[in-house]
Amino acid sequence: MENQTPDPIEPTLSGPQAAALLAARGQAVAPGVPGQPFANMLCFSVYAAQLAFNRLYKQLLAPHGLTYLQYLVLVALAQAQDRTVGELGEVLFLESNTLTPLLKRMEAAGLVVRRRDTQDERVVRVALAPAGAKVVGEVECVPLDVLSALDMPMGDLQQMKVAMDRLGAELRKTGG
Amino acid sequence: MENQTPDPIEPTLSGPQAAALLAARGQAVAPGVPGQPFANMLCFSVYAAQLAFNRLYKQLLAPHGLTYLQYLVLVALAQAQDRTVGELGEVLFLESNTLTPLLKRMEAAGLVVRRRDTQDERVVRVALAPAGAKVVGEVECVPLDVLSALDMPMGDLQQMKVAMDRLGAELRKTGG
DNA sequence: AGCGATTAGATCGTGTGCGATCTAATTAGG
DNA sequence: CCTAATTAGATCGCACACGATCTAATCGCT
Repeated sequence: MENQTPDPIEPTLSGPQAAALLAARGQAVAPGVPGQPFANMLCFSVYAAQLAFNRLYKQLLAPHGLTYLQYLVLVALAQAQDRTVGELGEVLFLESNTLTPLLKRMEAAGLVVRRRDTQDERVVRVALAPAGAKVVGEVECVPLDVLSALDMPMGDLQQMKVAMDRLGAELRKTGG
Repeated sequence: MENQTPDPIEPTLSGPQAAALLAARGQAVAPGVPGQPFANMLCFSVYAAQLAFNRLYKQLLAPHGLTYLQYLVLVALAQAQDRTVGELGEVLFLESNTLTPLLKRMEAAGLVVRRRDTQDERVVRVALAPAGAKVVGEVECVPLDVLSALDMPMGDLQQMKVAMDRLGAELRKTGG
């Protein structure tokens, strides 16, 4: 495959030689089995679980024209008259550099409404549009359905949520 | 802020009206406090924890010129002579559409070496380059340091890793 | 009132993720 | 052998994330 020439890849260095360099340090990087390089790395397990969640939700939300993040925004808006971009950011742990393009796409799709606050023209208030309210109702049961489909006790899953919330809070403290 | 006119934002619909639409369904979307719309959503807690991990690692890895994903690739390569793109994908739960550009950037940065397998020209073998072996040694202790900095018992964190691995496996089963 | 500092969003560039599609290399079946 | 199917990567377009920077609106201080 590859186009034309099979992608040159200049032989800068032989592979075994590189591995030897590491071995020369006298200490393996991780004690895991060759097939599982991320033993003792909770960060990786969270990363992998998030990937898996995202893929599953993508399947379930795509028929409704939503991405996972767009779904989260709709859920966050479903409980309030409206939220400012900053408030959405607090709830979703995101900044305006992520939210502004996202909200513009959602507005273009008719899911939300953006409007400048009349008291403070710096503030943008975001609210559900009718299509957004409709679709958030359609996908309301998705999270519970997903968890129900897993072969794991619901009590364990609840405990895991508490633990993840705690972990996230601790990590945010540390990041300072 | 904003350029010229304060971003028109055509008033397609009033916000309260949208919220009313949802309330009319007779059932709140989630029973949580207004400030915490994601009660009972483990997916969100995992998402938020992953964001927090990623931000913290970004801080710690940036001085070494690594992103989090690049770091994972280096760790995966540190245990083997080399790995094919497909093998890396199995370990990292990623496909070639993500790995190929990533590996090309890492090769350009001198972190890894890519080479066509001589037996099967379809296969690309990836190995640590000297700079990659050097930097993976420098950041070897980062994961443990991060966890140590948290105000949580190490035993709890180990249990969480087991639980996350299980959750990821279950989600991947469900996704079909 | 006037002006520097602060604040809320927006913009830009880079790096993931991923669905869809493409190509070249290998394999399978007649 | 020769072609169809399979396989391993690569490419493309779009949607997050985020550091860095910008602008407009508001606030604070004199």
